Amino acid sequence: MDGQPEELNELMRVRREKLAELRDKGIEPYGARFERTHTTSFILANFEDLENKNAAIAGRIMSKRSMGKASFAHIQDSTGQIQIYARLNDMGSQAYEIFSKLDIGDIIGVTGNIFKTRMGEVTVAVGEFKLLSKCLRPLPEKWHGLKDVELRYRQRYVDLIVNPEVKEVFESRSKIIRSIRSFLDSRDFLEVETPMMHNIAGGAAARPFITYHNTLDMHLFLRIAPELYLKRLVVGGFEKVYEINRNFRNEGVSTKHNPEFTMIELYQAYADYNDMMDLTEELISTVSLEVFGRNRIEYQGTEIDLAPKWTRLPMLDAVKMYSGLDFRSIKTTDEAKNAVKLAKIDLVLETSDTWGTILNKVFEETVEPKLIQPTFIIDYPVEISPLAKRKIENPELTYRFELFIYGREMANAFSELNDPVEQKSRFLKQVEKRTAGDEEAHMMDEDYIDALEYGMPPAGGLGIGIDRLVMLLTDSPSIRDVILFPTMRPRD
RNA sequence: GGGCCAUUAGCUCAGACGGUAGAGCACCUGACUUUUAAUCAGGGUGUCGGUGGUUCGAGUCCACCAUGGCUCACCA
Repeated sequence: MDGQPEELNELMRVRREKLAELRDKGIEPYGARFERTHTTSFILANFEDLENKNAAIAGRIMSKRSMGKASFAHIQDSTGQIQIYARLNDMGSQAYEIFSKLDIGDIIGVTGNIFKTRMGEVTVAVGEFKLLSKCLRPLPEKWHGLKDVELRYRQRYVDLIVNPEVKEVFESRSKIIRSIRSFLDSRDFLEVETPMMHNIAGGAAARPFITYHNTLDMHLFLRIAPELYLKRLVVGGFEKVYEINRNFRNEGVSTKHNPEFTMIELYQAYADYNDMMDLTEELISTVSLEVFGRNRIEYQGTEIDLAPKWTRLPMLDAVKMYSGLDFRSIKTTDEAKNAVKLAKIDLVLETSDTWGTILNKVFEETVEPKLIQPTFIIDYPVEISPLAKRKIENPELTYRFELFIYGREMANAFSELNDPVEQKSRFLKQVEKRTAGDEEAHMMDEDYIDALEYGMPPAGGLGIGIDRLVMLLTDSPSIRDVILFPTMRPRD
């Protein structure tokens, strides 16, 4: 259907004929610069002052109503829509004839007088108009818009043209990110950019994408997290840094996962995970207030209160509360396995599982979905936290938390492990797991160990999934609703 | 990857029991100089996702494939 004229359907054929007709008449269907004096929404908001004044506006024709020698249309710019009124007497027959043949979807510039119609609608009377871009494909239906989700994602540009609420979501996304930046900038965090192509895919447990550099003749990984580079910067003396950008994980696609997704990671020297909890709840509630003017939000019909302070619940207590299993008295891996069996918790346990991984599995199975209001789950087992500092009181656990809202992991943070010797032995344990077939286990990063050997100040680090935060704040059910161009298989 | 569901005109959708495809919008022709889901008269523009099969006959039944959605698994 693309390209070959003989394959064009009737609607597209007609539009191409109109295009040729315009060119025959010496009219360029793809205009150049057009100087606007007003946006549509500005005119609507300031009609009192603008009545009978001239305006130059530009936008896409979204509807047309022709009544013979006069026509109405609505044109849409990035701020909204306004009605225009074209009258043969005002324009002359040549111009009016061309106007009459314009299609819904065409982009035009209009100059004319601002007035109010008999029906009370603020309207621009077309004095002159200029075709700025001919639209060769029919737009979806004006009343129902574009509903087919597959088309909406594949042709987001069409979705954005006809579904104004979609545009609002992405405007909100931008405001949210801007608000995060201004929050951190005002607290003297420095925004930095670290590599997206890594020799070693570190900083998280995930399968990476692999790419190849021709000249250097080597494979590179798309980053799964910026963590290890940001902490190198902390070693280097940047005491408060953050980065907002894409991570890439070669894993499943779902309503909560896209292979490339946006994370913010930040590190603060001389702080710990308690500071990160304070920062997280302040950050998210401030952003919600700034962008949406409220902290009580509704997500998929559930009211969620983002006002600080949020519950801080040790994982051991959470697991005891929701599963009945008390991992404070369960001391060994064998005891843990037995306890899970006795409690008839529906879990698949592997021989490689240990006390900590079992605790985490029980947590995910029994607790996670219950955490609707913002909750910090604190003190994660060391086995699943290879970059976090051990708790002094209980070395099986770490100073790590994850934030859950609506049963979803929204943030992950810890007091950073800054002991190079211990970090090395943690990496070695990960490498063992990798060798045993765990594709998500961390890789050894000798240079990172070198960096730690120079001394990294104690630091708190935090990562927040931006897409999931935007989902929450915009009440979007799927991550694809907050990513402009979500990953899709090609159509053919 | 498993399960369930969907795929029909540009868009939104309808098509019992298997009989050769329909509506609204959009579009085309005509009428109409303040309409607004404009109105009125006329016009259906289609590889029914694809490939096989069953059948006298398939949009409809069967198998496989593709794409998408939901869900489970995975994602600590």
